[in-house]
Amino acid sequence: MGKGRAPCCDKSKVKKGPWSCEEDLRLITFIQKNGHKNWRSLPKQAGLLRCGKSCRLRWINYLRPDVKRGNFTPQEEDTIIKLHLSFGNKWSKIASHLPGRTDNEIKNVWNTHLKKRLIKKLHSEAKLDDSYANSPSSSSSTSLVLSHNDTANEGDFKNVKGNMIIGKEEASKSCSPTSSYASNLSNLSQVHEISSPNNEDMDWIFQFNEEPFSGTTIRKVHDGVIEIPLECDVDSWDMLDIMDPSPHPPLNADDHSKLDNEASQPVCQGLSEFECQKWFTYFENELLGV
DNA sequence: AAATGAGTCAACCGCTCATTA
DNA sequence: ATAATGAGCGGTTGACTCATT
Repeated sequence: MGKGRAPCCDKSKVKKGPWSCEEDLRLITFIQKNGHKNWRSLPKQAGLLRCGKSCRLRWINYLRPDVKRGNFTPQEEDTIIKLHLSFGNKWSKIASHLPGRTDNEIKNVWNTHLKKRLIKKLHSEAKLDDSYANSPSSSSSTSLVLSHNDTANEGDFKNVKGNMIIGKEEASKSCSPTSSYASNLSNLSQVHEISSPNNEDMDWIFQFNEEPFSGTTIRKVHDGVIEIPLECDVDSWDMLDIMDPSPHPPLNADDHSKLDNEASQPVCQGLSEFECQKWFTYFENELLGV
């Protein structure tokens, strides 16, 4: 046999497209009787004109007895959002935390419902931001959570007290606290928005991907308290200094001229509306895969 | 009532990874 | 050590449904 990947089956001899009831019945009957030790040989043994991969997919996503049908509950959706923060598009990993749900189903619900919902929330938050400038005491019902790796576990953090990150009061100048904070993160890998459980507190997690803090995750637990990993022996303040407010995404010449006209803002202060909008557009494009 | 567009989701495709010979 | 193989994964597609014009 030559090099290269051999096709899993003879494409000209297999049926494609939606499964018929008869095919389903054949597959179910065969697997109940014999199990599915070898998907490649299964179609032939079961008398199905299907590719082994197709059989596997049909069984896992639709026919197996423990698969849960019907709409996702709000709790399940919330779980998906939270797990997506940790795992990204690792649908099978997310599915392993949701009994009865398949990776394919979760991927679909994310792409068709949850992603759009998050973007809508962002839009509404952007609008809320405008009113923020006039009403510093108003509270946002949402929060941004910055992506982290899946090694961030309870107990891995120490608390650092201080008013060094965005507080609602500090951000009263223009954008929302969370948006302006995210704008400061030039080394941001992913950003997500989730509902805040109590509509009051804002939580976020941030993973550095620049030296010397590469891989380090910090998170905020409540106002004024930031958790930094115990194994992190660098100066906490140095770590926060790295979150320089370099514009995100890169700006063109025209953008720079606009920014030049704006007073430079210290880290953790609210950014200009223009800068927020710039970042927001970037984030939206990222989510939409533009 | 027909045409069109948007949303949904099952299924396919191509790739990677782990295992086996 | 290497190539072949099978399973599994994530991205994408396309058929279908429903709402809107």
